[in-house]
Amino acid sequence: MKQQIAQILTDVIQQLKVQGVIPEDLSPRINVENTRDKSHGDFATNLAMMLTKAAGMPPRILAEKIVELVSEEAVIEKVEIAGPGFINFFVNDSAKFAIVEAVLKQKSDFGCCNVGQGKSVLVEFVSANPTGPLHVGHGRGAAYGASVANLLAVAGFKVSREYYVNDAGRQMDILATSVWLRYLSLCDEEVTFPSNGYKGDYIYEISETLKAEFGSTLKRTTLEVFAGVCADEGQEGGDKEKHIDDLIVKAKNLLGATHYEAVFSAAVNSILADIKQDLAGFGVTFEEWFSERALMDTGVIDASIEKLQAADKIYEKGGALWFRSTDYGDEKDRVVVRDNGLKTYFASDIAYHFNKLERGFDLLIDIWGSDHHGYVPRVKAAMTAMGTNPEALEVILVQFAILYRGGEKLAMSTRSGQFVTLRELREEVGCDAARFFYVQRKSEQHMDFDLDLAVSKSNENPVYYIQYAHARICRVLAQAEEKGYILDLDTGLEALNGLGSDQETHIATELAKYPDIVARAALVYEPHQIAYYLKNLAHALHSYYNASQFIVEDDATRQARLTLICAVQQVIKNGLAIIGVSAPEQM
RNA sequence: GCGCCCAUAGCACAACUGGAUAGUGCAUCGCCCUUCUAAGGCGAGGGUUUCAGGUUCGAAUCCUGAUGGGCGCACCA
Repeated sequence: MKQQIAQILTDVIQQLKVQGVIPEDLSPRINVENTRDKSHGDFATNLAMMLTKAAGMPPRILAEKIVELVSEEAVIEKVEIAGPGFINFFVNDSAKFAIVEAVLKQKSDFGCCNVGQGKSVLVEFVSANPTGPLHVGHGRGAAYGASVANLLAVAGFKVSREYYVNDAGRQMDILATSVWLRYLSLCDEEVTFPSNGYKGDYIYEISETLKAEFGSTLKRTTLEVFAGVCADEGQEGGDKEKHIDDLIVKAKNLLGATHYEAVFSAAVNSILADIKQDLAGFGVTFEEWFSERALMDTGVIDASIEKLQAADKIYEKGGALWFRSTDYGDEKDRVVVRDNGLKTYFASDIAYHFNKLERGFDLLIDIWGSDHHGYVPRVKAAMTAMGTNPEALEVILVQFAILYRGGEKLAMSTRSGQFVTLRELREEVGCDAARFFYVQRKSEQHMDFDLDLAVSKSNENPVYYIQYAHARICRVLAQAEEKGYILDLDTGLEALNGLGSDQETHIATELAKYPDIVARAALVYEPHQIAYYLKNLAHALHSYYNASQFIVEDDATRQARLTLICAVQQVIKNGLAIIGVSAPEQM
């Protein structure tokens, strides 16, 4: 319908050009909006106001000219000029109900479109370091990323979801060492745990499985382990960073490559398995879990550094290799290889993005926590330097969820082991409520998350309002059937013209908006628009439910009404699917 | 100190990307269940869109500055 009006206006512009009212070379963007106020008709355009300068006449006069040129269409009941120069279109009721047939025909495909033009897109999200279970902060990225991926799929993109596993580097060594030290305690060694080690309970669990598998094979005495190790923080001459680094070296030396690798793998695999399971329970799945270690093993990192060298964007200073990211607007150059020969995390990341592009994706979407915002320019710089288009990378920053419990702000630290896990949240409020809560606000908005409130008032979550609308429809349809009223959709569609109450036309209008909302939300990566749309649609349904009886004697009326709510049921289901929320048949 | 993001009703958030009288849920108040689920509906109150300027037919939205908050400024990952 919107497109129809846009087409009409395109024709009008042509004619205005022929008449010499506006210059030939002008190609104004045609803007057709759903009106907020019903007295303004169904659709409105601001075309006259936008062209007022080019035409050199006041908007209302120009609007009159435009209206004269609008061709007669059966679906348009009348056209009005209002306010400063808006042109309002009134659509007749039977045309409005035409959408119902489209919904029922296309079913779960209703709302799909092709704004993605089949382009392949890789959505990378969560990608939390496997150093511990996911916490509530990661939940937002998970819920948001999964919804964006769904949204893009519906909008005609070919979507792959990926989790980048940072299973290499110092943090992982700290993790492995932490596990080993706990294991030593299990073997009755007296170990003073490093202040910089991972302290969470899950570390004990991993060390227990290690004990079960290896017995005391990996046991070394405390004396051996701590001999010559720099003192920890709090002691004289202590340095917590040096302390833990020394311990890592000790672990590697005392255990030998094979056994150290065994501890390391046990830790990573256990945590990764837990994360996978947790996300799956949250309805979030990935096509690919991309390992940083695999990246190193395949030599992609060296290859991409060479590529940068070939482009003359690498230089040496102080024994380290630097990338000239300032050439591309970054605030300073960045180290890719340290003076000790180790490659930085940034080097991996350059290679990773290079690899993503090599896999042939048209568009890369990275969803990061907002704390990584300083990182965007250097990654884009690297892509540019390697001769790829930085526009192919879209980085979406998700603001942190700030957690409160009883009005107190909670600190979240994986290291200290003090955090609320995603799993706890799911268990307390349920997946549906959690997914909806996360996805309700746009990504750049800060989010206050009061855990007590989320739990105690979970019934106030709008998700139930929407689910209830769906369940209500299911119950009505079931009861109609029980009473022996067989719903025949063809008859119902025929009879739709008999409808016309405020609630009924309102529902039809809302249904018609859905494809448009999906397309728009997809292009700007804003699943919250779906959530808001569904709230409105549910409201329209509840309102209708209270105003009219659906299961009535009159055959035509009953068939028409049930057909209409069938369409609502379908759209709620489709919309909830995008944001990863279930559509229950009863509540 | 420099940079990025944010600021809208008591609370949490929207506002079709510059449009008409700024909306939705919760909370508050008043009505509506002998009728398909009251986890619902109808109605009321609640706003100088943080503040001060600017841009234009028109600003919550764009520009400048101020204030308040989040985050980042490593040869860490």
